[in-house]
Amino acid sequence: MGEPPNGHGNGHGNGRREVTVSDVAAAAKVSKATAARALGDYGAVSEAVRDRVQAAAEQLGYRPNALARTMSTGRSNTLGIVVGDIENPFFAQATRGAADVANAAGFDLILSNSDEEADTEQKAIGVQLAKRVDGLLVAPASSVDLDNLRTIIDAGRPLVLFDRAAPDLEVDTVVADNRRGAEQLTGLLTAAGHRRIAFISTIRHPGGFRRGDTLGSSSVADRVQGFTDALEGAGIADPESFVHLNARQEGVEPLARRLLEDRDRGITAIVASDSLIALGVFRAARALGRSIPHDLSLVAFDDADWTSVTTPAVTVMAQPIHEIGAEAARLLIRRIGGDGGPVVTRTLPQHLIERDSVAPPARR
Amino acid sequence: MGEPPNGHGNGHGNGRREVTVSDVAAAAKVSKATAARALGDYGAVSEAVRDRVQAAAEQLGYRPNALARTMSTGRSNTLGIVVGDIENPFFAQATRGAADVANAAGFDLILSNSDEEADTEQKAIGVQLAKRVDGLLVAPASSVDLDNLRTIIDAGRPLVLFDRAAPDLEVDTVVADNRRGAEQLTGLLTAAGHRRIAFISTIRHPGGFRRGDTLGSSSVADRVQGFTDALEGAGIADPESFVHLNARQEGVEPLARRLLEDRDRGITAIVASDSLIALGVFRAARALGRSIPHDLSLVAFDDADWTSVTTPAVTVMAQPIHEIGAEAARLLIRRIGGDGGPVVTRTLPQHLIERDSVAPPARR
DNA sequence: GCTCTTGTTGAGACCGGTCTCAATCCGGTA
DNA sequence: TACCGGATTGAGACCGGTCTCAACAAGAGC
Repeated sequence: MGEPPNGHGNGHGNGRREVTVSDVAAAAKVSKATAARALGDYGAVSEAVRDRVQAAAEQLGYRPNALARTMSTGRSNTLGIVVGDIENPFFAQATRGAADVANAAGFDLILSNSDEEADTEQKAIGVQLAKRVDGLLVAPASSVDLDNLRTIIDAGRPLVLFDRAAPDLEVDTVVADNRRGAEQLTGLLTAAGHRRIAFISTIRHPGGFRRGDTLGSSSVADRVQGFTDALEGAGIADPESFVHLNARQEGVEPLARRLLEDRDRGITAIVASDSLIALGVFRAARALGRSIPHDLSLVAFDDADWTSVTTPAVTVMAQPIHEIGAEAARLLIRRIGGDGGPVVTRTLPQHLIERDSVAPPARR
Repeated sequence: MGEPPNGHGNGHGNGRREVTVSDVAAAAKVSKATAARALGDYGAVSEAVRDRVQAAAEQLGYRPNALARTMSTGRSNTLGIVVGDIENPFFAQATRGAADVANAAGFDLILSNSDEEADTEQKAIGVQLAKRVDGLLVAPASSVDLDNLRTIIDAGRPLVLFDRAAPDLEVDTVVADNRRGAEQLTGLLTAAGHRRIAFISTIRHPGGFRRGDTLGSSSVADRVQGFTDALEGAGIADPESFVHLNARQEGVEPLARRLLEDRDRGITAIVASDSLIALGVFRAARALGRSIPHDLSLVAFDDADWTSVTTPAVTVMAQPIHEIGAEAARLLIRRIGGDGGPVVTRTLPQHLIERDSVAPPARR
């Protein structure tokens, strides 16, 4: 048939075939095995032959096929990372931390967004597994529904969780000390005299929050815990009633607005579970003509870069986000390296940055 | 030897071997070829056999090896994306746009950061190529030094550039209309009466900027062009002297500070080439006790979410960032699909969002 | 009844590497 | 001179899929 010579259907659109070890071997007049040794830098090859092979490779523009290598070695030197949304600065930063550690160790990252959706996450994990990543870094959409994560473990792939834990799963985890962070942040507010403080998170949770409820994300659960503990410690009754979830559904700005306009509730301070929420609150306050911190005190998680530049600058609980990603990658790579030691959980400290968004409540 | 049965050295740490088509075939008592057909959903298989095979696969927990598939088909269903820094919100957003389009078309993304460094970029591209991505999305570290990009083209891989063009290369490109954007933004300032306006970018450029200089990034080059055109149009002499590059070296806050403190220069307005720079300027102004917009007018590229929440809110030129990434991915996938049409360059419009950071210059 | 077509199946090559194993070559040694 | 051990090299299996091709079966048409 009039096919292009040597092409048998595959190849990549353009007629050119990739140059392979065999081609190089032929050009250097050695066997494929020897050429492979010279190129892959393993086994023993004489100086002369190595040079000859490398020259031939150079000459032909040889470019190793990492996939073929993976096929025979079983190592892909690729990590999978699945985050909620790479546009979220938290995940972007954590991903960068992971990427830096991964690169330094010779790994690449396949990135997937779960949109905090179990189905999407499942699909992403499926693909990563199919592509034979050496291990996965996951910020799980759920700390409770463990099916997706178990898929990974069943497939025998190392797994490290970050940002959120899955207490019922035996797996390495890197989180921040959210409970303590929330407690401190809230303490600042109660110390300033606030008694009616709202906590806002975008996490989905059917119905209102009640004591004992299990939240989908362990990090939010921990924050809620720290928050309610702090309120309780300050002698405030029914702390759970101050917890507002599902903010994404309503939109955080509308929710904040509703809260602020509710005279009966009389909210005088807000704890924002992340910097995006803080932004929404800021907008709501501005729209309502409430001044921060005089009419409303605001504290938030994450030292987003803009928080220092608003008027007033906002008091935040900074998380070592970059390090969370980096440490997760370190743990994962260690496991991939064959470390069979006991499962570890790293709880990294957060630190408070006090700025100007907290003041005593205005008297009504 | 006392090796684990059936294992011959590879495998993944745990003893378990992956289950393959052959295993499934054996279990379903058909040939490997037939099992593959039933599982891969290609060729013709009888209803009965298909069911039998699928049941066996289910039973054994078969999970296809995408790498093996790639080996024979030549398609990896993976795109490479190399950005300056995923932590930069611009790149995070563009990446998300690309990821969405890619996923919808059945592709994944391998992510690399170039740190705007030619060497790092080169390495990243090398790895992506080795992993046989079907195509690459690159925000090139340089629009001028084309070696890295040529590597890709020489390897016969489809390539799409985004955010920055490489005019001397025949390659699909998606950029924003930076020149017009800069002209408009600057025009706002001159119209308000400013005559001494600084443009700040972090791009590296040896020595001071002079007319006719070729900048490493086409997008910055275009902005500079629009900026100087606007100044010229306003009858301002020596527009090039108002262009400040290399802001990363000195740090943008220190640079902005130096500029603002320089009485001879008498800068009354600043055009920030991205939102990170705007942030630095904001900090510098605050540190110096200059009030925006009375003592200093500020405009910036990118409608970063915080720009609406500062006091004053900042006037920005918004870019369709998400769409830049998405469109780039669309073009790339089309090429991968075999479209051999002429090279296209998409120039997406930017749009102005006027807020409160511009006012007439204070009289001195 | 016989050829033709269509549908289904199996055998085996192939993708591009790695790796095992045996063969060969070499100088050094008894 | 014959033998030994280490260094080099080549042949070929293997990884887990896809795909081509030939064999075979059954129903259609004459």
